[in-house]
Amino acid sequence: MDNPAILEQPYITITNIIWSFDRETDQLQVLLVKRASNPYADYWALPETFMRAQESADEAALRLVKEKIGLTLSNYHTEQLATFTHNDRAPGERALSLAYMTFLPEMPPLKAGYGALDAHWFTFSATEAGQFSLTYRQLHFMTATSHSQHSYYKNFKIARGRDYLAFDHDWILKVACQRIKNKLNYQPNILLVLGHDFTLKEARTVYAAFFGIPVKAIDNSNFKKTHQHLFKEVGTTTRRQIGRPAKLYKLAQIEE
Amino acid sequence: MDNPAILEQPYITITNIIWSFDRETDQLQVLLVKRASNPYADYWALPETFMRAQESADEAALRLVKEKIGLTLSNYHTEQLATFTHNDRAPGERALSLAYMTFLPEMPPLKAGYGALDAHWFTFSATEAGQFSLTYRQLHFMTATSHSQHSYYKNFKIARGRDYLAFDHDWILKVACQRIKNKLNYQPNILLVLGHDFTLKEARTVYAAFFGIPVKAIDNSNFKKTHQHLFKEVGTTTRRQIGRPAKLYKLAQIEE
DNA sequence: TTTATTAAAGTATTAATTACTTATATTAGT
DNA sequence: ACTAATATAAGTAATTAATACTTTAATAAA
Repeated sequence: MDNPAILEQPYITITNIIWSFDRETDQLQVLLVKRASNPYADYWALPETFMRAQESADEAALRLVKEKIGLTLSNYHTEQLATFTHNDRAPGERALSLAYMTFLPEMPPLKAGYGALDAHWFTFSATEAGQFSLTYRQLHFMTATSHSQHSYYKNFKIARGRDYLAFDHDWILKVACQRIKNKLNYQPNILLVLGHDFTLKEARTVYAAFFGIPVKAIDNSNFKKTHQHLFKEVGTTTRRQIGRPAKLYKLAQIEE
Repeated sequence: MDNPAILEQPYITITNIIWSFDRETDQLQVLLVKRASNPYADYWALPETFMRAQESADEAALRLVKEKIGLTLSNYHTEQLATFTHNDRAPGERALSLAYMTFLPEMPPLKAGYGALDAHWFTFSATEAGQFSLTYRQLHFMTATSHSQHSYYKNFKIARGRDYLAFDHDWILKVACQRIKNKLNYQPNILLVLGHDFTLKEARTVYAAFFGIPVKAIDNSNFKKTHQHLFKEVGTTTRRQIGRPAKLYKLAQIEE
């Protein structure tokens, strides 16, 4: 091709933001692992892996899911988020990160495995002002507060404490939250964390989580009117509960 | 990190879709080059380069612009599109493509250079049905017609004639057109091909090009009402022309 | 059977979009 | 200098969509 001056190829890392939904607490969850080795040993981070010769990046992202939760799940949706290439994003080495998002239809138990010291589901929450955070017991991580990529990496070189995620993962998470929020009105794939079908209230719960508002702040009747073109009715819930049974919907279109 | 089983790293290619606007014909332009070397020697393709050790992918994308048009332009906007990683996208080798888009504020003359046999601005056009194509003299290339990534690559292995672009560049272009079209209503960065400021009519010309409809099909008054929150008034045009002088606008927000 | 609960369905108001009309600022021709 | 032609800004009425709120319906438990 153009120019043979490839001095050295950077490492290609696949980073996957794995989402699920806890039906006990009605809260969104994100999978974080505690890194075993440098750089950022002992830091919490998004699950990562190196790409292998015979697999595509999409396949590598799926492999990450399998490594952390086992092979039990049969259907989940993975989509590309963006690629992060800033020179300083990994200390002392050059590493590209192809970031993906996976939406799991349930919240399976985790195993650290493959060199990670620990793995946990962190509870996702947001403020009305647009800040996002992940919490597990006393551990609490904020996504980046910078508005632009440029301003984020400008201050990135400084040493970061243990209250930060490894690498630029706080920025990657911010980009992910932003993307999901943007797509809520035309392609809310995040709803796949609710499984194959869902009630309008469950859908509103997910929406409310991203806006940092209570579910009841979103009117069910109006929500149906403005979003029903995205959903397809597939029956009525059979789950025994008090009150009128809710109708079930699924996403009308999963494709890009 | 997780696993040392990296057999071999794939090539990392930067692909850049460079857009401009021809004020003579009021048509959008895309830069294509004729490849000098294999794979796909003699095929027309999007400009590509390998990433170098000391530059970020963003910088490599900008370098591509400089190589093709020289160093004359001072301001242009580049943004990431997506990363293409399918196993079969390059014959006999493994190559990732980090795809970018650059919007040039004018339409400078081109030089092939850096191993390309030829380089030209191709006129972009679309149909109302959502098909896109690039034309230069008797050369005519369609973007992919597949609706999904999966269906595109399913039929990709078959030998492709010279009426196709190299690699999966027809698919990359399709994704680009789709992305630009989606962003017209909230972040129309494509308007940067019009330069720092533009009239509403010029903006409508660009919109109409992506919808495959004539400019006059978009009402100027209504367009202003629905889009003025994206624009900021910066004066009145000084270009001598018949009729009432148009007001000038610029994009209110360039940032992601 | 009654009450509490939950969600669906309906209604009236408000806001946004669309189609269309009028007014204004300029150039070119007489 | 006046008039016609042109191009765009600005305004208006009708339609459509979004929002706030109310009523109806289906279930579980007392």
